[in-house]
Amino acid sequence: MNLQFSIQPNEKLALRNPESTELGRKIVREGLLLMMELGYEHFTFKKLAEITQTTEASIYRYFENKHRLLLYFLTWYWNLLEFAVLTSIQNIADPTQKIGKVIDILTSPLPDVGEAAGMSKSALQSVAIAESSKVYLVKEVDDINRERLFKPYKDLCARIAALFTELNPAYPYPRSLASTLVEMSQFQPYFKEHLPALTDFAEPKDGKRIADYLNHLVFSSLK
Amino acid sequence: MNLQFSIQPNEKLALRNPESTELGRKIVREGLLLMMELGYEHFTFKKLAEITQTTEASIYRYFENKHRLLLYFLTWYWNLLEFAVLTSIQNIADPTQKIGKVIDILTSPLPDVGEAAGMSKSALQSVAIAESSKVYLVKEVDDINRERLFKPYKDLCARIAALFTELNPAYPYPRSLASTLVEMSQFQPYFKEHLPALTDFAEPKDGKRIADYLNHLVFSSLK
DNA sequence: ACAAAAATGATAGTTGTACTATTATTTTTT
DNA sequence: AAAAAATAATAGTACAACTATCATTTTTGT
Repeated sequence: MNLQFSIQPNEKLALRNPESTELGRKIVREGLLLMMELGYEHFTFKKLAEITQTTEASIYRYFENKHRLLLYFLTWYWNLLEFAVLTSIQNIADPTQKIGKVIDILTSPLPDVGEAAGMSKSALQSVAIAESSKVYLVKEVDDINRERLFKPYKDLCARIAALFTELNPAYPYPRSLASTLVEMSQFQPYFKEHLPALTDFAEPKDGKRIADYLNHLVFSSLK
Repeated sequence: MNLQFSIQPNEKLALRNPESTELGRKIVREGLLLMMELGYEHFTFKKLAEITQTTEASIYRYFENKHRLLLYFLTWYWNLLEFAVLTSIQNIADPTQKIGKVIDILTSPLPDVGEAAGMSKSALQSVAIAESSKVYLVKEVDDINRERLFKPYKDLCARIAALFTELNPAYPYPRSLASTLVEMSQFQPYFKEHLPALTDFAEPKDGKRIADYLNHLVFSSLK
């Protein structure tokens, strides 16, 4: 029953596998919290070195730069999400139910299964919501893509797209709908918190939930 | 018939109105092209100063920093979009047709109506696609929002949301659907170009178009 | 248990970004 | 033509994003 979930890290992600040493684990554990606290732009390796009682140079031995560190966090996040999706639907036969479950997972705190190299699951989710776009909205996107570093994100979307096709094989846009779903499961909570005019989820609980919106969106399309 | 469309610039956007001087216009005109070429991260005021044959200090007299300059570009973009939406639907009565027209506008090159302080419309669109998220996915989002600097984006979404409500007054998520539509009209072309696995719009023309996807998405929901 | 190898710490230095300040010169306004 | 405003030229600061060197500590293989 203990489903072992080990990501085979693309070795281009990190210069040295941070999971293999105490310092490496400290860097990613504390680095994640610091990036959540400061935001990607204000986060620096120097500040992280102070917190982890190490030096900038030591951090650079693990990660080429902070963009790679962000990518490392997101790789974990995407892998954990895909894992959560897979395990949660494994005993469900009905595709409608499976998709509902996926939306549930996308809009809930990450389930506490699997290890994440000591990193906080909720911090991973916060960083994913606020920073994930920055990992591919860069000039270097094609180079990074060539290194296969977006594979975990693509795999997650492909997995979800396959469920859409299972429910409705004639639906013509399963992959776009999957990327829309994943992106919006991050943007809508962000908008809800910071730019509520862009959503319908005003704080005084009016019963509307993001999950309901996404369910409506997806199932309307697949109908 | 010449609908004058002048944005009343929030004076917090720029320190000095760049439209009012030759140098100001040059800064935004060349700055836009340079930001498109280099991407937001690699764009600097120093490089822009070289190109415009001026000094860093002079540019800083117009814009506090490059984030404000990006916001300036996007403000124009959002205003131009809203203007295009308004003019294109003004003679249409049928809400279904209006929404179709809006999706058309969101997925086509910006129509060449209105002036944009000498800035290239296609460059505005490119920058909007690749960089717009970076304007609100920052720690300072709440401060910027308090200055009303996201109003043009909210107005655009509100306008679109109103059309959704017009078509189906019972639809519970008009604003989220509007922000989803606007965001996806930018993300899907970006994905199509850089991460095509996340879309269904493979280059060898298979007839599927982003506009068709968005139409299907929106009208399914509003059905 | 010991030598070799690897990782880390301490330190320093480079380049570039993101600004701010000062003063002289040019341009615009009245 | 004088006053005011904008710009150019120049300089300088703080900090980000690295790279390099070498001594020390820790780990690993035998």
